[in-house]
Amino acid sequence: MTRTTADVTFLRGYNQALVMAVGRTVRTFERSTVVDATGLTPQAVSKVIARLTADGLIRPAGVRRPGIGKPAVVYELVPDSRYAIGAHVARRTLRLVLVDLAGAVHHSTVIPLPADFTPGQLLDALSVGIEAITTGAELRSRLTGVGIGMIGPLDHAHGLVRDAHGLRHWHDVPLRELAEAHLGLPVHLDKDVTAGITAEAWRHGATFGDAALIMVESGIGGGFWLGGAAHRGAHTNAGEFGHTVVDLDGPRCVCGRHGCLEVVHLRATEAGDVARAARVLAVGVVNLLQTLDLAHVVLAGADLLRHADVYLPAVERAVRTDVPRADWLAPTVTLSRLGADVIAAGAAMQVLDKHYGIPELAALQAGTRSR
Amino acid sequence: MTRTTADVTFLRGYNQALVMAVGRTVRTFERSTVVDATGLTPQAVSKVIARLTADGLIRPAGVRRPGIGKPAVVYELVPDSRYAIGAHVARRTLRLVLVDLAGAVHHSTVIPLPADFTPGQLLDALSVGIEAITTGAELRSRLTGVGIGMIGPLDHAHGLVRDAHGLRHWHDVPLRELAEAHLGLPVHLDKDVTAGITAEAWRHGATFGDAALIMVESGIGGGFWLGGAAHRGAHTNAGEFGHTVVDLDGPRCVCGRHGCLEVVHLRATEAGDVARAARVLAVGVVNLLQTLDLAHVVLAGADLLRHADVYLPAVERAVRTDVPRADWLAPTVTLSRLGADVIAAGAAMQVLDKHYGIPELAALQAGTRSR
DNA sequence: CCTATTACGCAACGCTGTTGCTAAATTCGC
DNA sequence: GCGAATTTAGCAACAGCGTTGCGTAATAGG
Repeated sequence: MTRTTADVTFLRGYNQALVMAVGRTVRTFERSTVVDATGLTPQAVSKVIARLTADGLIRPAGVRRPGIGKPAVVYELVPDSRYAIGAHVARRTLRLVLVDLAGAVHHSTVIPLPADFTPGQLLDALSVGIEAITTGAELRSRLTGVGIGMIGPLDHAHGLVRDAHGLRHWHDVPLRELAEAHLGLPVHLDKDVTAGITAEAWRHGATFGDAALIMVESGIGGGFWLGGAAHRGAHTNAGEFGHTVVDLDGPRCVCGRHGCLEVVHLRATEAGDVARAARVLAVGVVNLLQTLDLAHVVLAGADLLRHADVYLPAVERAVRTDVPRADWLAPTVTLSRLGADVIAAGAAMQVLDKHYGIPELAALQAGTRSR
Repeated sequence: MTRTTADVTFLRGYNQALVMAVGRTVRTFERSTVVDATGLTPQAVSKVIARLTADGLIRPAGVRRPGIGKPAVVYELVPDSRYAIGAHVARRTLRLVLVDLAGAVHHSTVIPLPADFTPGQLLDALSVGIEAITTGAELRSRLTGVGIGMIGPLDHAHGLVRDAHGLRHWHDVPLRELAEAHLGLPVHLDKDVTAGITAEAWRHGATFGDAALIMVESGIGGGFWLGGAAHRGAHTNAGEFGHTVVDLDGPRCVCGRHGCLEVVHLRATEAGDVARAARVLAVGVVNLLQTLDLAHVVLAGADLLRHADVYLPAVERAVRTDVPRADWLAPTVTLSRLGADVIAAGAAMQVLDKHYGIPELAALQAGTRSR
């Protein structure tokens, strides 16, 4: 992990991002709203608002008459001022979404991928799909970039796919570079679950607390938002939550260990016992809470959402009964509102986040030297 | 979680802290060292060094002749320019240490505490012990404050002890305020394991990656350093790592669940099977790695260090054999070099870290509004 | 003794957010 | 109607940050 130097341009970006975060959390806001939320002086907020307005990111949207005194100008985010494309690369499909600055999903398409597809095949599918989405509307100039969320192991800092599980042609593929060259757009590569949790965080703004996205879909993964940023770990490999042992004498897992959450959960699912599968997952979630003390747990993934009526109450119950002092420790438990689009949408929001989100001074990955 | 506003004074503190981090990582350094490490311009580093020298935090320590050209001034940290006191409050003992700015432990004393001690009794023991440590040397003026590390649950943001496990007189005790009034010094209250990992991070400087401190001592806890800062979770309750289920059908734990790491480990210990206990702990460590992808794992705690020759190799082996792609994912595994002083020393370093460490823009706890 | 080289800092600058204060736009009381 | 009170908004000057440009000090080598 390396650390960046801080100069005045950082201040600019940081405080600007704070205002943007307010803008996408509430529908409309005014100067005093931002003052209260950020602690900046009114004058400073005026300056920031002027800059953002000039860039077209926010715009006046009427006035509010406070009863007495000069009316306050009400502002709103301009959702269609910037867009990003998100891609969710799965084993057989490529899902593409178009997301605006407010985090709304505009298009969502699923493109089938050939079995054991190659990097070249993926790149072609990407460019064709993006072409289809962006055609018509001349939003090319407002496209911030393309986010790709996919299974690991991969190296986020270098944009490298190390060994995509179950895909033979994906060993040390510099996907970010390849895609940037092929698409002519900035590309952000990240693990699927990390992209997913970013989707949740982006829509909640700067005050979103520590959270996890639990994803059940051909395996179990977890994406983490800790301390105001996505947690990727030392090698972009955080989130292999399905491969934590919950049953020492359990069945052997594909990873080599015995009794991993994933394999125990799978056995229950195969036996048709959804209730037990949900309870097993809930044990894993409580394990996470004990370890990390999260404020929010978001459930997602096709296999989970299919039985959301079983999983959600099971996790909610465990969180209230199995955590000591649950009265003040229990997190909110919700289903992802983006449904099957979470990963793709989150990948898109990572691109937006990089430009308009709250900047970090710590570069988490070793080897990323900035300046 | 709330976020602080950023102004130019933040820049000052941040870049200053970067230089201080260099200073405590290496024995001596010069301007070019800092330039390389931080990316600041030489001129900016000159300014920072001038300020730090004026404050007495660093001092010139000779010159280096580069063969040709003007000799470079070599600087070093002034370890005895600042001190902090660290307190480790356990069930029957109070351990006090004096730590200097470089992270070296100068005094270490253990004071017995009465069974089921009250807040008043702890405060008295604290003031007597601190008096004893600081007497003689007139370092009162260089004392930055007192750090207290103790078992939870507690509320770091408000300095509140919620319910110290196994202590009857500790429900919602505002220990930080009480101690500040009683001692006349700034007090920092935190969970024991969080203090412990801070000790490791402080000594490693600004480039210390994601890490965990595994503590085995009347229970199993974990302290986390993630993304360049201590991870406390939403309610300062992160680290209850011992209460993660590793054996679904295991024995009932005091926390109410079955097969917690802690109870499974305890059974092995009680049976005298240290090797098995170590293997069980190793399973938990690998679970952590899968979840968080850590760069460093530090082992500590009296019960572990007593059998370090068994635990260390067991964890090292698991980390190399049970993690897929361990060739690049495996973390460093070490024993805490501070031994029994980790918690107390870490608590002291948290105080130093607050003043001279790298500042954060995110206040992790809800309810801490700055400005 | 001169030159090349390296280290260092003064001075001016551009940029941030802050402070002080004035101006604009409204409601309310008379 | 009209001035007073109130609230919002921004211009102007300022302090402080890192940066840039450039001059100066200190050394080794020819």
